[in-house]
Amino acid sequence: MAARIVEVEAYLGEDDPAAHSFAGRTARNAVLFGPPGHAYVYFIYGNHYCLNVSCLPDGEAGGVLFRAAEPLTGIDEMAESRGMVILKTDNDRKRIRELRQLTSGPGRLAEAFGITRERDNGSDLTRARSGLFIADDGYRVRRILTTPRIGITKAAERPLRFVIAGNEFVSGPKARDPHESRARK
DNA sequence: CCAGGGATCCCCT
DNA sequence: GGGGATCCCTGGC
Repeated sequence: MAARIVEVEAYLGEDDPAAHSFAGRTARNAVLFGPPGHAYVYFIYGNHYCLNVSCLPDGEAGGVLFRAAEPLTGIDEMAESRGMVILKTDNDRKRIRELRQLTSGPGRLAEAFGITRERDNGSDLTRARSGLFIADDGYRVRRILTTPRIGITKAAERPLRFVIAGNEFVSGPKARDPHESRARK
């Protein structure tokens, strides 16, 4: 299964009050302080896992949270992991609404891919044999929007969330490009 | 369509 | 002992 990353947030390590690494290295956040390109998976609100990738050189904390993705292949498998059944429909609107439920939001995205801390924390996302990895399929983004990060209380105003402009799979009810939603009748 | 609240548990203070 | 980088369902308009 594969999905295109359409929404991420940056967390700036020990300079960022919203980052898990702000208070220094602990057992939980150790991966963030390690070499770049590795999965940092944490458990949140008693229910959900979220996936990050470490981004700075060994010894320096910092990471990127994957908040939403666009399903590309293995959609039935994602649906099963999410406890959903994808209905057959010719209605594009309905189909997109269903696919959004699979991977739009960090907890949903992790669940669709079966990501857990136990299984995936620390794995190398730059190598295909890891089972979970990041790849370039040649897709090129036209425009990226920058906004404040979602769901945090500290440093909430910093513009560190990045989304593909106009992409239908960005998280949140009013996340779509206003121009596009207005074009619907 | 939007706002509000409950679920639920790991980790650090 | 309490907060948290979320999700889902309900109820109101």
